[in-house]
Amino acid sequence: MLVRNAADPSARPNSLRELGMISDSNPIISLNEFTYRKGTEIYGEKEPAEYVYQVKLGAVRSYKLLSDGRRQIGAFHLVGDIFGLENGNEHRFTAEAIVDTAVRLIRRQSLELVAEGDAMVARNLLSMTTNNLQHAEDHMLLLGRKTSLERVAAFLIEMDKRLTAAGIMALPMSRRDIADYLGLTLETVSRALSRLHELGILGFIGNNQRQIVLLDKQQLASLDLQN
Amino acid sequence: MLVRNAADPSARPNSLRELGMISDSNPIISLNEFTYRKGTEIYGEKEPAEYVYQVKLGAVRSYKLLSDGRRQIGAFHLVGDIFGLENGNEHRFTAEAIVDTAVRLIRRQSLELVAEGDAMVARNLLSMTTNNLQHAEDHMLLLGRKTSLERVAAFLIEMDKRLTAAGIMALPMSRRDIADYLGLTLETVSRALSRLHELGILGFIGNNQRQIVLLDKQQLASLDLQN
DNA sequence: CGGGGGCTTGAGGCCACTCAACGATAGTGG
DNA sequence: CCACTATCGTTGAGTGGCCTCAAGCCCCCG
Repeated sequence: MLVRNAADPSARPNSLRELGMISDSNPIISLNEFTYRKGTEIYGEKEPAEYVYQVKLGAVRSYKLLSDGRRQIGAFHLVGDIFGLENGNEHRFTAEAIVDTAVRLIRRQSLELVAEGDAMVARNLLSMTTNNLQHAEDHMLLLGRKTSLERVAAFLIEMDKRLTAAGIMALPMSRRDIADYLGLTLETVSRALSRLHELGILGFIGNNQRQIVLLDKQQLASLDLQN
Repeated sequence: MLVRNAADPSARPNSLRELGMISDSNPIISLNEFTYRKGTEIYGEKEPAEYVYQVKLGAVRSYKLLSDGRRQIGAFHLVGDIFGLENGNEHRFTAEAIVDTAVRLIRRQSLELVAEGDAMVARNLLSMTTNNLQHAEDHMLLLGRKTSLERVAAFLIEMDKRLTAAGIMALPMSRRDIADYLGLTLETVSRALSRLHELGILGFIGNNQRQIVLLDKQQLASLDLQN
């Protein structure tokens, strides 16, 4: 279930501009904005990849499922992130809005067309793909070899970099989402967070458990081993 | 410890040609061949990435280490594979020869130079990076959510596609390598293989345990769940 | 023939999973 | 406005799958 919003032509997407996907010589590619309600699917695995997306507001999870329902979340996409960029013709993940989410859409076709003639755009596509690859490579190490406490510590450090404002980290995702990202169960994630709380490494704010303050980042970092 | 071989100019690398990295208009980029003895390092993590490599003979493992020695192998590179292609300036894995291995080297710098002016080369670089990304994404699902038997089954299916000749799969890597690829211990890998042997799904040939015949690929595939 | 590496197999232990109960919160409808 | 319900998170108890530790075999290689 999705809600249409009129695109505001005066609000040009700055990061897309920075990426060279929009310039004055290539004034408009095809730019729309959509809103997805919490929990709704943005695209499904193996669907044709018609659009590339940028999160304007909210948060998105990308995941794969096994036939019996086991789920592995490959990445969380937060405000500013671009996702759904495939180079094959179909999506390799299912993407869902974690909370009510607004995204910008770019037609994949037009993007490829521009990249063909513009080396800078092409280089940026490669650079984004490389960043995704690097994240996946680091995550393989986490999933294959780290303990539950190390995984949760690594998760907190990653999220701290990406969404901490004024010292408070407001997680949009549930314990189950975190668990499926880290290859754990939600109970194990909860226990690890409680343990970090007991150790004085983090604190909870308010009455939902999703607002976290990191009290001792150094100690937290020491729990997540270097690679 | 590495051994130099004279490059044979008459033996042009076909797959590099196919990738558009060598063409008659770009006759020679900078092509050398090196040989690495079993167990030697080709490059280390965080070393500057001066070359890109193609396996001509042998096999290579790419891995990351945690500070306490835990190892995660991200990929095996077999004959024909290209590896060491980073878009940053440094390698993100350590690469080692699993057996005596011959590789071709391409200077990264010259590759980037060519890509700048040749859209097809640029597209091929992107396509290779995308393939690596797809492999890593699938491997995250395996590492995060599959059982030991499913992992080993998936490994056998992958290797069967890549190196089976005349029905026989001759694995170059040890049980420990397989374990570090699958996020398991070598004992667990061994037990899973024994189980598949008992089930009549695979057979061993000869007196080392690395030559395997897949007797029932359908049953094997049913053990590795679809994603 | 001795040494070492690789592989298998067994026994026991532990970490994460499963199952369950409970409290808190938010959303829903009477 | 308040029960009712569903969802989310925490915590406890017990289980189990994979890990750890160990022994032994085979093969290769000196």
